[in-house]
Amino acid sequence: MDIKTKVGARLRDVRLAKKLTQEKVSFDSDIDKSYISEVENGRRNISIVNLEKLTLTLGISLKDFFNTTDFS
Amino acid sequence: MDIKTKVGARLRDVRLAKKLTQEKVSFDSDIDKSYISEVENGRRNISIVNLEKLTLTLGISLKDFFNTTDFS
DNA sequence: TAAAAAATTCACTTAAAGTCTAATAGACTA
DNA sequence: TAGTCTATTAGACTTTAAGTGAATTTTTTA
Repeated sequence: MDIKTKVGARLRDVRLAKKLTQEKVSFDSDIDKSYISEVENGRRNISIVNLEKLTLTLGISLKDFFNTTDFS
Repeated sequence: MDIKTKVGARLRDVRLAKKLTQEKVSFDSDIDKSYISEVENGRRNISIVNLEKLTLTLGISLKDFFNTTDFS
């Protein structure tokens, strides 16, 4: 699994765990919802600034975000 | 400190801990050395693909890379 | 203190990130 | 079976990251 796919899957997992919609995350993070969909599906190479925006919105630190075996 | 600065500082710390030059990392990762310099100095908004390339070259996982209080 | 090695800076092109609108589709609910 | 909610996709578009070259500056060391 490539890194874009892993990051996208992790973002979706965290979002669903918090019972948030893409639209809500889009609104709160000020990142386009169609873009969020593509990131979650592993089709976009997200920058660190936008990744931080999303993790902030999702209420998880980058440290915790990457703290899974997928990123070992 | 903004996220670009934190990531750059962390990359530099890891690189220096391994006693590598930017030129060596550039060669091994196939990323331009001037680009690496600018990333380390917080002037570039690096993407997840390039960040993974650099961490791979530096011999550290993304999990360990982000496992510092800076990213809490 | 000069030379060599390492890092920085800047200007530039091009490739892709990221936005916007709108249409589509699936899932659920009344 | 229409109506709402959610997610996906496409195309056209703007902005920005990626990537490079060359010159300059800083640091290290002979």
